[in-house]
Amino acid sequence: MPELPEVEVVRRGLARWAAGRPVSGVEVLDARSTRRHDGGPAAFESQLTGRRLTAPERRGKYLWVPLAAPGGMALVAHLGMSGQLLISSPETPAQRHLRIRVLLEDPVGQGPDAPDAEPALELRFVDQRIFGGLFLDPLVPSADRADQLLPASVAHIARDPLDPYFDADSVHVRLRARKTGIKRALLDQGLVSGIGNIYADEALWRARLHYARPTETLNRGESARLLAAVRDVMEDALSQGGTSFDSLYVNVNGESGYFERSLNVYGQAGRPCPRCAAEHRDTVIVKDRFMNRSSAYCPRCQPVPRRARW
DNA sequence: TTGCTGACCTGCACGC
DNA sequence: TGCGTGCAGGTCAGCA
Repeated sequence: MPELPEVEVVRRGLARWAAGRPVSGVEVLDARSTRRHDGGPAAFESQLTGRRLTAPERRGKYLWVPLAAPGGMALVAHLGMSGQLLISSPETPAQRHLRIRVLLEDPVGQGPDAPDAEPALELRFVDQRIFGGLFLDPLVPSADRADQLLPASVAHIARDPLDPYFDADSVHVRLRARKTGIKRALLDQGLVSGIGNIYADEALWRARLHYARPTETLNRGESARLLAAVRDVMEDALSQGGTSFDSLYVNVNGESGYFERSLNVYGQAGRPCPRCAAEHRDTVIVKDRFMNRSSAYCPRCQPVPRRARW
């Protein structure tokens, strides 16, 4: 399922294939995929048609493509659990869960019959579970950097660990001020963004921390170790093209990533812990139910804290 | 203000 | 074979 590294892979693909192209047509095949757009699918289609896409940007798992002036608007995408943004030929048969198609013309706008014209492309939003969607949103200044614009609906999202302006000390202070468990805090996109269930489990395993560790007991070194583990997991995933778990994630060209082969705890319940099973053969990864989802950890190298916040 | 829970949503695996 | 149930989980509204 798409998390930050997967969204970044998609952003790079859009920068390569979609930036600079004008939108000549939009078709919303499932209104639920534009439910976050004011005015519904018809307004989405009419307001996007005729606009030109510029360089895509990302914060956490939100991706947006600012539209060329006028208007200060952006096409915002969230992939939810199963969303895909694909670039394909308009003639390619529709995918099973195709929800929105956006026709992109030649970037120079010289018409399809010009000898050096690039062929038209289609940006397709495919989403099995319809947790994601596309919408248009006005751009507003970022709360901490007025020269940086982002969609209004993304303004409450914190910077992610791959952001050059990510402030680990500030996150440590805010973590200490919370009264909750560490995994619950990691999944709060208002505290630190881009972390989903898979990478939360993987980062906690790398940092040797149990998911129910109270945030107010973390010292500065432990916070730093955890945030470094988050960044390492994301960078590893990014270098391998993302996590292609259950085939619900592909890049804009429809190719899967390979990070799933590197997962140490997520989806590994019942298997030996890759770190400590060499010395203790009876150590296997455990899966708990947590926050209406699963949480995997090694009971030996991530022991349950004395004072846990479940 | 902060923390927590349930709803949204579909496809697959599994048991009967 | 067909049906029902549980599970997967990111985000947000609503409640305590």
